[in-house]
Amino acid sequence: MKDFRVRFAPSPTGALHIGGVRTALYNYLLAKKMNGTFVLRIEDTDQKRYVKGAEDYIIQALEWCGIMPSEGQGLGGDYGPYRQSERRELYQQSIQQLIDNGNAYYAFDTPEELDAMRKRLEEAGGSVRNYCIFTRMDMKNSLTLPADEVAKKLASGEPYTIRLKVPADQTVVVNDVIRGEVKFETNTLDDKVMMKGDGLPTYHLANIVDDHAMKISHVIRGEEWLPSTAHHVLLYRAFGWEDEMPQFAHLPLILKPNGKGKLSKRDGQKLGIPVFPLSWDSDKPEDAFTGFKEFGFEPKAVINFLAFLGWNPGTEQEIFSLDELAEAFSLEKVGVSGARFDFDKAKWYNQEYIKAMDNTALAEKVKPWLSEEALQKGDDYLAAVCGLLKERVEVLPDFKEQSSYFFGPVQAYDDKNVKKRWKPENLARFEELKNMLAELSTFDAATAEAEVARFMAKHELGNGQVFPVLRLALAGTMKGPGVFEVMEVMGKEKVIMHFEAAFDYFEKLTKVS
RNA sequence: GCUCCUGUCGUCUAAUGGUUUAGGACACCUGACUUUCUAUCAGGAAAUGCGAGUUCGAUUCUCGUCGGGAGUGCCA
Repeated sequence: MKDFRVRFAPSPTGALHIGGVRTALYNYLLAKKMNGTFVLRIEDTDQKRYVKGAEDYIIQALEWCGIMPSEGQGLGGDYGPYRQSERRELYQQSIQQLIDNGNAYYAFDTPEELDAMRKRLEEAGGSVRNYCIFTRMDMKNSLTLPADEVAKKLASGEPYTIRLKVPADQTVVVNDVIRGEVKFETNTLDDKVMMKGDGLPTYHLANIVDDHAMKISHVIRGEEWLPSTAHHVLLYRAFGWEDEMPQFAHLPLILKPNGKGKLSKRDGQKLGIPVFPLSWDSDKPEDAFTGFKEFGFEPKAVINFLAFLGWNPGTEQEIFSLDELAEAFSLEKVGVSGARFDFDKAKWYNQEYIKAMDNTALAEKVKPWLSEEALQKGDDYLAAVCGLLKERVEVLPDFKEQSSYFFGPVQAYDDKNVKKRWKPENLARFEELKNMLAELSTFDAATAEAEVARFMAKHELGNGQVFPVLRLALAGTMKGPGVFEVMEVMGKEKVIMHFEAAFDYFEKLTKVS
């Protein structure tokens, strides 16, 4: 039995998209379940698109998500180096092998000539529009040019690419774990470039060579790779590695929240939702993105959410830890059609994780969003506030918005409701209540409530005449936790201070208008 | 254009050739609880794209059709 080895092979061309994170997650889960190895390989063969910092970002993102590979770039292992830019020799040898056994050929066509060819074919209106079995003999390559001219061109340093010579009249059958048999006719396949003019391999070549060299047993990747998998099978054959070919599994795409097409980074900006795990900074504002982390998401919630985008355990359980996911996960249960990104569901997951969190731990998580003033109130106080608010919070920054009155004066009062609730006779009465509360020796929710009840009985007041006023005075808003719970957490002194400021304001507001 | 993938509530999905009034979750609506907002609980509305065929019976299998997606680069 072959060792179970999977890999995540991103390109360092920018921030790691949430779709990539899900691919990594599924690989991680399977490796864990199968007691296998999860490898990280950096596919940096496109020097034009290389972005500095992207590799670090990828590693940080995987780390934040808690789905780090155990072998690969930055992690060590027996199959390195794990950056493709450092494996050029291997690719050179491999491509030479293909040239030697007649499965690849040199092509000297310039980009302009290729454009012209495509344009010509398109105008001709036929179904063939690329460099392939039907057109290769019309082009400038080692199949059409005399051997001595080819040798001369190579010797002269004229730029060239090396293309795969796709065989004619064959049917390639890809056995996809998720989709079953997928068939391709080689006559419809193009002669893909394997080696670029700059001497670096394309994805196709490097990927196959590396997966083979790194003894990858299962290739789990996005559906966008399915159409080129025929070429990959052809490559395994050309190398004589077909017996060791990994199993393929193509994951459904993640689609836009609404509208057409797959999720893109632009959707994040347009809709104000995160589509990256971590923020990505850029000088250009259009290239800077806010991540799930900075949006106030818990990594566990993001993972839970992502796992369910295209996969389902078949039970009614919705909340899964990483270990539970690894236990329950299987490729057979991965869906086949695209999954729409649903931000509401992501927020729901986050709320579930926040609610389940211990108050002290939650307070730690919330700290980055709080003011210096709030932090100075101490961890216990913070934890108590978190405990009161956590049921009405979806993402961490919600705490900041909803908790300010616990840490300082009320920022803004709900004037509309103040006018509705504050009557001319209120001042005297509530001053009296304030004084009653001020004299309490123990100040907790129960005693405060009892005292307020005494006050209401004395003046024959109903809940509706008292509670909204208290809430307004304490929080400035009609929303929030129970007033007595708020009082207990705030403590007597702060409650009195809030009352004084509020009654003053209420008077002024109702007098002038 | 060509190639490949795909089509169950608005969304993510479950299920099975008949045991299904097609199940769950998010979102939505109603009610209960509560001083409010949440949370919670109880309800509600909501789907097998369409057309043939196979079959005693199809949402499930086949074909067609229409729709959605991806690929079609000296990007990955």
